[in-house]
Amino acid sequence: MAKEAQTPFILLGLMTTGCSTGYSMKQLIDTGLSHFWKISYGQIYPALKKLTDEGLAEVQQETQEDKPDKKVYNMTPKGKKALEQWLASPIEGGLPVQKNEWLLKLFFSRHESTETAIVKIKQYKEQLQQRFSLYKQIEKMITECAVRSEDERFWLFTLRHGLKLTSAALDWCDEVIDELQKEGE
Amino acid sequence: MAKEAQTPFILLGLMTTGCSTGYSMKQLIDTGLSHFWKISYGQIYPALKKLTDEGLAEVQQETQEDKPDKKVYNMTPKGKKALEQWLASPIEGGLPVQKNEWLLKLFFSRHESTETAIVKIKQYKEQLQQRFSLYKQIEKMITECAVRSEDERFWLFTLRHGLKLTSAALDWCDEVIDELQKEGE
DNA sequence: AGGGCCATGTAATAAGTTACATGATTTT
DNA sequence: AAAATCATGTAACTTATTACATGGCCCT
Repeated sequence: MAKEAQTPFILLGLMTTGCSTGYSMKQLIDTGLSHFWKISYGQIYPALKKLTDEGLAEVQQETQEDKPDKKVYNMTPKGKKALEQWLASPIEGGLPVQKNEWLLKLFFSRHESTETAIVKIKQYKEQLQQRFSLYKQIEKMITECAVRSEDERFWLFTLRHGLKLTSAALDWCDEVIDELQKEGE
Repeated sequence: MAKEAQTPFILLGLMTTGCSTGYSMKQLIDTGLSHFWKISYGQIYPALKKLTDEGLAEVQQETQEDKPDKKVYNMTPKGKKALEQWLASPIEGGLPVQKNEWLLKLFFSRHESTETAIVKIKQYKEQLQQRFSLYKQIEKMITECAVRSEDERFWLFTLRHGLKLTSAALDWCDEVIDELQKEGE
Protein backbone atom coordinates (compact mmCIF):
# COMPACT_ATOMS: atom_id res chain seq x y z
CA MET A 1 0.00 0.00 0.00
CA ALA A 2 1.31 3.39 -0.94
CA LYS A 3 1.33 5.97 1.79
CA GLU A 4 -1.06 8.80 1.15
CA ALA A 5 0.54 12.05 0.11
CA GLN A 6 0.16 14.73 2.72
CA THR A 7 1.14 17.83 0.83
CA PRO A 8 -2.35 18.46 -0.63
CA PHE A 9 -3.97 18.24 2.80
CA ILE A 10 -1.57 20.68 4.36
CA LEU A 11 -2.39 23.14 1.62
CA LEU A 12 -6.12 22.60 2.09
CA GLY A 13 -5.67 23.02 5.82
CA LEU A 14 -3.79 26.25 5.35
CA MET A 15 -6.57 27.62 3.16
CA THR A 16 -8.83 27.45 6.22
CA THR A 17 -6.49 29.68 8.17
CA GLY A 18 -6.59 32.63 5.82
CA CYS A 19 -3.48 31.58 3.97
CA SER A 20 -4.41 31.59 0.33
CA THR A 21 -1.44 31.81 -2.03
CA GLY A 22 1.37 29.39 -2.74
CA TYR A 23 3.88 31.96 -1.66
CA SER A 24 2.28 32.69 1.70
CA MET A 25 1.75 28.98 2.34
CA LYS A 26 5.44 28.38 2.01
CA GLN A 27 6.09 31.27 4.38
CA LEU A 28 3.70 29.93 7.00
CA ILE A 29 5.12 26.41 6.79
CA ASP A 30 8.63 27.83 7.16
CA THR A 31 7.64 29.57 10.37
CA GLY A 32 4.55 28.22 12.12
CA LEU A 33 5.04 24.62 11.02
CA SER A 34 8.83 24.62 10.86
CA HIS A 35 9.22 22.42 13.93
CA PHE A 36 7.52 19.51 12.23
CA TRP A 37 7.33 20.17 8.50
CA LYS A 38 9.12 21.62 5.53
CA ILE A 39 8.30 22.08 1.91
CA SER A 40 9.54 23.60 -1.33
CA TYR A 41 7.85 25.58 -4.10
CA GLY A 42 8.51 22.64 -6.34
CA GLN A 43 5.96 20.75 -4.28
CA ILE A 44 3.50 23.53 -3.57
CA TYR A 45 2.69 24.90 -7.00
CA PRO A 46 2.08 21.59 -8.75
CA ALA A 47 0.01 20.42 -5.77
CA LEU A 48 -2.17 23.53 -5.87
CA LYS A 49 -2.77 23.00 -9.55
CA LYS A 50 -3.76 19.41 -8.94
CA LEU A 51 -6.14 20.38 -6.14
CA THR A 52 -7.84 22.81 -8.50
CA ASP A 53 -8.07 20.25 -11.29
CA GLU A 54 -9.68 17.80 -8.90
CA GLY A 55 -12.21 20.32 -7.69
CA LEU A 56 -10.95 20.46 -4.11
CA ALA A 57 -9.95 24.10 -4.45
CA GLU A 58 -10.81 27.14 -6.53
CA VAL A 59 -8.49 29.82 -7.85
CA GLN A 60 -9.00 33.48 -8.51
CA GLN A 61 -6.45 35.74 -10.07
CA GLU A 62 -6.10 38.85 -7.99
CA THR A 63 -4.52 42.00 -9.32
CA GLN A 64 -2.52 44.01 -6.86
CA GLU A 65 -1.34 47.55 -7.45
CA ASP A 66 1.76 47.67 -5.33
CA LYS A 67 2.76 44.02 -5.65
CA PRO A 68 2.78 41.39 -8.38
CA ASP A 69 -0.47 39.65 -9.17
CA LYS A 70 -1.32 36.60 -7.16
CA LYS A 71 -3.52 33.55 -7.27
CA VAL A 72 -5.91 33.22 -4.38
CA TYR A 73 -6.92 29.67 -3.53
CA ASN A 74 -10.06 28.70 -1.66
CA MET A 75 -11.30 25.35 -0.51
CA THR A 76 -14.48 24.00 -2.09
CA PRO A 77 -17.05 21.97 -0.10
CA LYS A 78 -15.51 18.89 -1.69
CA GLY A 79 -12.13 20.01 -0.41
CA LYS A 80 -13.52 20.53 3.07
CA LYS A 81 -14.81 16.97 3.06
CA ALA A 82 -11.44 15.65 1.91
CA LEU A 83 -9.67 17.55 4.68
CA GLU A 84 -11.99 16.16 7.33
CA GLN A 85 -11.61 12.65 6.00
CA TRP A 86 -7.87 12.97 6.11
CA LEU A 87 -7.99 14.26 9.68
CA ALA A 88 -10.17 11.34 10.72
CA SER A 89 -8.07 8.71 8.97
CA PRO A 90 -5.64 6.71 11.09
CA ILE A 91 -1.95 7.46 10.96
CA GLU A 92 -0.10 4.49 9.56
CA GLY A 93 3.54 3.70 9.56
CA GLY A 94 4.36 4.43 13.16
CA LEU A 95 6.58 7.20 14.41
CA PRO A 96 8.77 9.22 12.10
CA VAL A 97 12.51 8.72 12.24
CA GLN A 98 14.49 11.88 12.37
CA LYS A 99 17.61 11.44 10.38
CA ASN A 100 20.32 13.27 12.25
CA GLU A 101 23.72 13.76 10.71
CA TRP A 102 25.26 14.98 13.96
CA LEU A 103 24.33 11.81 15.76
CA LEU A 104 25.40 9.75 12.78
CA LYS A 105 28.89 11.17 12.93
CA LEU A 106 29.04 10.88 16.70
CA PHE A 107 28.15 7.23 16.30
CA PHE A 108 31.40 6.71 14.43
CA SER A 109 33.43 9.07 16.59
CA ARG A 110 36.02 6.58 17.70
CA HIS A 111 37.67 7.28 14.35
CA GLU A 112 38.34 10.87 15.37
CA SER A 113 39.78 12.66 18.40
CA THR A 114 37.72 13.45 21.48
CA GLU A 115 38.36 17.15 20.87
CA THR A 116 36.88 17.02 17.41
CA ALA A 117 33.85 15.22 18.77
CA ILE A 118 33.36 17.87 21.45
CA VAL A 119 33.61 20.66 18.87
CA LYS A 120 30.94 18.97 16.80
CA ILE A 121 28.55 18.63 19.72
CA LYS A 122 29.12 22.26 20.59
CA GLN A 123 28.17 23.21 17.04
CA TYR A 124 25.09 21.07 17.33
CA LYS A 125 24.25 22.83 20.59
CA GLU A 126 24.60 26.23 18.97
CA GLN A 127 22.19 25.22 16.24
CA LEU A 128 19.75 23.97 18.83
CA GLN A 129 19.96 27.23 20.75
CA GLN A 130 19.22 29.16 17.60
CA ARG A 131 16.29 26.92 16.93
CA PHE A 132 15.04 27.38 20.47
CA SER A 133 15.01 31.16 20.25
CA LEU A 134 13.42 30.98 16.82
CA TYR A 135 10.60 28.91 18.31
CA LYS A 136 10.25 31.43 21.13
CA GLN A 137 9.89 34.19 18.56
CA ILE A 138 7.28 32.23 16.67
CA GLU A 139 5.41 31.63 19.91
CA LYS A 140 5.30 35.37 20.44
CA MET A 141 4.09 35.91 16.89
CA ILE A 142 1.27 33.44 17.31
CA THR A 143 0.03 34.90 20.59
CA GLU A 144 0.44 38.52 19.58
CA CYS A 145 -0.36 38.61 15.91
CA ALA A 146 -3.29 37.87 13.74
CA VAL A 147 -4.03 34.21 14.24
CA ARG A 148 -7.62 33.24 14.72
CA SER A 149 -8.13 32.02 18.26
CA GLU A 150 -9.62 28.67 17.22
CA ASP A 151 -6.34 27.86 15.53
CA GLU A 152 -4.09 29.47 18.12
CA ARG A 153 -4.51 26.80 20.79
CA PHE A 154 -3.39 23.99 18.53
CA TRP A 155 -0.59 25.96 16.99
CA LEU A 156 0.80 26.60 20.45
CA PHE A 157 0.46 22.96 21.41
CA THR A 158 2.57 21.79 18.50
CA LEU A 159 5.08 24.55 19.06
CA ARG A 160 5.53 23.50 22.66
CA HIS A 161 6.38 20.05 21.34
CA GLY A 162 9.21 21.62 19.40
CA LEU A 163 10.38 23.65 22.39
CA LYS A 164 10.37 20.62 24.68
CA LEU A 165 12.33 18.41 22.34
CA THR A 166 14.84 21.12 21.58
CA SER A 167 15.28 21.76 25.26
CA ALA A 168 15.83 18.04 25.89
CA ALA A 169 18.43 17.92 23.13
CA LEU A 170 20.23 20.89 24.68
CA ASP A 171 20.37 19.08 28.03
CA TRP A 172 21.79 16.08 26.26
CA CYS A 173 24.54 18.21 24.69
CA ASP A 174 25.62 19.53 28.07
CA GLU A 175 25.71 16.07 29.57
CA VAL A 176 27.72 14.56 26.76
CA ILE A 177 30.17 17.46 26.49
CA ASP A 178 30.70 17.15 30.23
CA GLU A 179 31.39 13.44 30.07
CA LEU A 180 33.75 13.75 27.16
CA GLN A 181 35.69 16.54 28.86
CA LYS A 182 36.00 14.60 32.10
CA GLU A 183 37.72 11.82 30.18
CA GLY A 184 40.38 14.17 28.89
CA GLU A 185 41.62 15.09 32.35
CA MET B 1 25.76 22.58 -4.31
CA ALA B 2 24.34 19.11 -3.98
CA LYS B 3 24.38 17.65 -0.50
CA GLU B 4 26.76 14.77 -0.14
CA ALA B 5 25.14 11.38 0.04
CA GLN B 6 25.54 9.77 3.42
CA THR B 7 24.56 6.20 2.74
CA PRO B 8 28.02 5.10 1.53
CA PHE B 9 29.70 6.51 4.63
CA ILE B 10 27.33 4.76 7.00
CA LEU B 11 28.11 1.51 5.26
CA LEU B 12 31.85 2.17 5.45
CA GLY B 13 31.44 3.06 9.10
CA LEU B 14 29.58 -0.12 9.81
CA MET B 15 32.34 -2.17 8.18
CA THR B 16 34.65 -0.95 10.96
CA THR B 17 32.34 -2.37 13.60
CA GLY B 18 32.42 -5.95 12.41
CA CYS B 19 29.27 -5.61 10.38
CA SER B 20 30.15 -6.87 6.95
CA THR B 21 27.15 -7.90 4.87
CA GLY B 22 24.31 -5.88 3.41
CA TYR B 23 21.84 -7.92 5.34
CA SER B 24 23.50 -7.43 8.72
CA MET B 25 24.01 -3.73 8.03
CA LYS B 26 20.31 -3.27 7.58
CA GLN B 27 19.71 -5.15 10.81
CA LEU B 28 22.13 -3.00 12.75
CA ILE B 29 20.70 0.23 11.37
CA ASP B 30 17.20 -0.95 12.27
CA THR B 31 18.27 -1.48 15.86
CA GLY B 32 21.35 0.40 16.98
CA LEU B 33 20.84 3.41 14.71
CA SER B 34 17.05 3.35 14.63
CA HIS B 35 16.73 6.50 16.74
CA PHE B 36 18.38 8.62 14.10
CA TRP B 37 18.51 6.70 10.84
CA LYS B 38 16.66 4.31 8.62
CA ILE B 39 17.43 2.62 5.34
CA SER B 40 16.14 0.06 2.84
CA TYR B 41 17.81 -2.75 0.92
CA GLY B 42 17.11 -0.75 -2.19
CA GLN B 43 19.68 1.73 -0.95
CA ILE B 44 22.16 -0.65 0.64
CA TYR B 45 22.92 -3.13 -2.12
CA PRO B 46 23.49 -0.62 -4.92
CA ALA B 47 25.60 1.51 -2.56
CA LEU B 48 27.79 -1.46 -1.61
CA LYS B 49 28.33 -2.24 -5.26
CA LYS B 50 29.31 1.34 -5.94
CA LEU B 51 31.74 1.40 -3.02
CA THR B 52 33.41 -1.70 -4.43
CA ASP B 53 33.58 -0.25 -7.94
CA GLU B 54 35.23 2.86 -6.57
CA GLY B 55 37.79 0.90 -4.61
CA LEU B 56 36.59 2.01 -1.19
CA ALA B 57 35.59 -1.52 -0.23
CA GLU B 58 36.43 -5.09 -1.14
CA VAL B 59 34.11 -8.07 -1.42
CA GLN B 60 34.61 -11.73 -0.74
CA GLN B 61 32.06 -14.40 -1.37
CA GLU B 62 31.76 -16.58 1.69
CA THR B 63 30.19 -20.00 1.59
CA GLN B 64 28.25 -21.03 4.64
CA GLU B 65 27.09 -24.53 5.36
CA ASP B 66 24.09 -23.86 7.51
CA LYS B 67 22.99 -20.60 5.87
CA PRO B 68 22.90 -19.14 2.35
CA ASP B 69 26.12 -17.75 0.96
CA LYS B 70 26.94 -14.16 1.74
CA LYS B 71 29.15 -11.36 0.54
CA VAL B 72 31.59 -10.05 3.09
CA TYR B 73 32.60 -6.42 2.62
CA ASN B 74 35.75 -4.87 4.00
CA MET B 75 36.99 -1.34 3.89
CA THR B 76 40.15 -0.62 1.88
CA PRO B 77 42.75 1.97 3.00
CA LYS B 78 41.18 4.32 0.47
CA GLY B 79 37.82 3.71 2.12
CA LYS B 80 39.26 4.43 5.53
CA LYS B 81 40.54 7.76 4.25
CA ALA B 82 37.15 8.61 2.78
CA LEU B 83 35.42 7.80 6.06
CA GLU B 84 37.79 10.01 8.02
CA GLN B 85 37.37 12.85 5.57
CA TRP B 86 33.63 12.59 5.83
CA LEU B 87 33.82 12.62 9.63
CA ALA B 88 36.01 15.72 9.55
CA SER B 89 33.87 17.57 7.03
CA PRO B 90 31.48 20.21 8.34
CA ILE B 91 27.80 19.46 8.57
CA GLU B 92 25.91 21.75 6.24
CA GLY B 93 22.27 22.51 6.03
CA GLY B 94 21.47 23.11 9.67
CA LEU B 95 19.30 20.93 11.82
CA PRO B 96 17.08 18.23 10.39
CA VAL B 97 13.35 18.76 10.41
CA GLN B 98 11.38 15.83 11.65
CA LYS B 99 8.20 15.58 9.68
CA ASN B 100 5.54 14.52 12.12
CA GLU B 101 2.12 13.53 10.91
CA TRP B 102 0.64 13.53 14.41
CA LEU B 103 1.59 17.13 14.98
CA LEU B 104 0.46 18.02 11.49
CA LYS B 105 -3.02 16.75 12.18
CA LEU B 106 -3.11 18.33 15.63
CA PHE B 107 -2.22 21.61 13.96
CA PHE B 108 -5.52 21.46 12.09
CA SER B 109 -7.50 20.01 14.97
CA ARG B 110 -10.07 22.75 15.17
CA HIS B 111 -11.77 20.93 12.30
CA GLU B 112 -12.42 17.92 14.53
CA SER B 113 -13.79 17.32 18.01
CA THR B 114 -11.68 17.63 21.14
CA GLU B 115 -12.35 13.98 21.89
CA THR B 116 -10.92 12.89 18.57
CA ALA B 117 -7.87 15.02 19.16
CA ILE B 118 -7.34 13.46 22.59
CA VAL B 119 -7.62 9.96 21.16
CA LYS B 120 -5.00 10.81 18.59
CA ILE B 121 -2.56 12.14 21.16
CA LYS B 122 -3.08 9.04 23.25
CA GLN B 123 -2.21 6.90 20.24
CA TYR B 124 0.88 9.01 19.71
CA LYS B 125 1.77 8.49 23.36
CA GLU B 126 1.42 4.74 23.05
CA GLN B 127 3.77 4.71 20.10
CA LEU B 128 6.26 6.79 22.05
CA GLN B 129 6.08 4.40 24.99
CA GLN B 130 6.78 1.49 22.70
CA ARG B 131 9.68 3.35 21.24
CA PHE B 132 11.00 4.16 24.69
CA SER B 133 11.05 0.55 25.81
CA LEU B 134 12.59 -0.50 22.51
CA TYR B 135 15.42 1.95 23.12
CA LYS B 136 15.82 0.58 26.63
CA GLN B 137 16.15 -2.91 25.20
CA ILE B 138 18.72 -1.74 22.69
CA GLU B 139 20.66 -0.07 25.49
CA LYS B 140 20.80 -3.39 27.28
CA MET B 141 21.94 -5.13 24.12
CA ILE B 142 24.76 -2.67 23.61
CA THR B 143 26.06 -2.91 27.15
CA GLU B 144 25.64 -6.65 27.48
CA CYS B 145 26.39 -8.01 24.06
CA ALA B 146 29.29 -8.08 21.74
CA VAL B 147 30.03 -4.47 20.90
CA ARG B 148 33.63 -3.41 20.97
CA SER B 149 34.17 -1.02 23.85
CA GLU B 150 35.62 1.76 21.69
CA ASP B 151 32.32 1.94 19.88
CA GLU B 152 30.12 1.32 22.91
CA ARG B 153 30.58 4.77 24.47
CA PHE B 154 29.40 6.62 21.40
CA TRP B 155 26.57 4.24 20.67
CA LEU B 156 25.25 4.83 24.17
CA PHE B 157 25.59 8.60 23.78
CA THR B 158 23.43 8.67 20.69
CA LEU B 159 20.94 6.27 22.22
CA ARG B 160 20.55 8.53 25.25
CA HIS B 161 19.65 11.30 22.82
CA GLY B 162 16.80 9.16 21.59
CA LEU B 163 15.70 8.30 25.11
CA LYS B 164 15.73 11.94 26.21
CA LEU B 165 13.73 13.21 23.28
CA THR B 166 11.21 10.40 23.55
CA SER B 167 10.82 11.09 27.22
CA ALA B 168 10.28 14.80 26.52
CA ALA B 169 7.63 13.96 23.94
CA LEU B 170 5.87 11.72 26.47
CA ASP B 171 5.78 14.59 28.97
CA TRP B 172 4.32 16.79 26.27
CA CYS B 173 1.55 14.25 25.59
CA ASP B 174 0.54 14.20 29.25
CA GLU B 175 0.45 17.96 29.43
CA VAL B 176 -1.60 18.41 26.31
CA ILE B 177 -4.06 15.61 27.13
CA ASP B 178 -4.51 17.20 30.51
CA GLU B 179 -5.21 20.63 29.08
CA LEU B 180 -7.63 19.33 26.50
CA GLN B 181 -9.52 17.32 29.10
CA LYS B 182 -9.79 20.28 31.46
CA GLU B 183 -11.53 22.23 28.71
CA GLY B 184 -14.19 19.58 28.36
CA GLU B 185 -15.39 19.99 31.94
C1' DA C 1 22.17 50.68 -9.00
C1' DG C 2 21.65 46.86 -6.06
C1' DG C 3 19.46 44.09 -2.71
C1' DG C 4 15.45 42.29 -0.80
C1' DC C 5 10.82 40.97 -0.89
C1' DC C 6 6.69 39.51 -3.53
C1' DA C 7 5.06 36.09 -6.74
C1' DT C 8 4.70 31.99 -9.90
C1' DG C 9 6.31 28.31 -12.13
C1' DT C 10 9.28 24.21 -14.55
C1' DA C 11 12.95 20.77 -15.38
C1' DA C 12 16.57 17.99 -13.96
C1' DT C 13 18.17 15.36 -10.57
C1' DA C 14 18.55 12.93 -6.25
C1' DA C 15 16.85 10.16 -2.72
C1' DG C 16 13.98 6.84 -0.87
C1' DT C 17 10.13 3.35 -0.79
C1' DT C 18 7.81 -0.64 -2.32
C1' DA C 19 7.02 -4.49 -4.68
C1' DC C 20 8.90 -8.09 -6.98
C1' DA C 21 12.07 -12.03 -7.71
C1' DT C 22 14.82 -15.93 -6.00
C1' DG C 23 16.20 -19.53 -3.02
C1' DA C 24 18.37 -22.09 0.96
C1' DT C 25 17.94 -23.47 5.71
C1' DT C 26 15.90 -23.80 10.27
C1' DT C 27 12.29 -23.92 13.43
C1' DT C 28 7.55 -24.96 14.75
C1' DA D 1 3.91 -28.46 5.61
C1' DA D 2 4.22 -23.80 6.78
C1' DA D 3 6.51 -19.97 8.71
C1' DA D 4 10.52 -17.52 9.96
C1' DT D 5 15.23 -16.21 9.22
C1' DC D 6 19.16 -15.57 6.24
C1' DA D 7 20.67 -13.57 2.02
C1' DT D 8 20.96 -10.73 -2.37
C1' DG D 9 19.34 -8.04 -5.73
C1' DT D 10 16.37 -5.06 -9.41
C1' DA D 11 12.68 -2.08 -11.39
C1' DA D 12 9.08 1.00 -10.98
C1' DC D 13 7.49 4.53 -8.60
C1' DT D 14 6.97 8.47 -5.46
C1' DT D 15 8.78 12.25 -3.20
C1' DA D 16 11.65 16.07 -2.59
C1' DT D 17 15.55 19.16 -3.67
C1' DT D 18 17.87 22.36 -6.49
C1' DA D 19 18.60 25.21 -10.02
C1' DC D 20 16.76 27.89 -13.35
C1' DA D 21 13.58 31.39 -15.39
C1' DT D 22 10.85 35.66 -15.09
C1' DG D 23 9.52 40.13 -13.54
C1' DG D 24 7.72 44.05 -10.78
C1' DC D 25 7.95 46.92 -6.65
C1' DC D 26 10.24 49.21 -2.63
C1' DC D 27 13.99 50.94 -0.05
C1' DT D 28 18.63 52.75 0.56
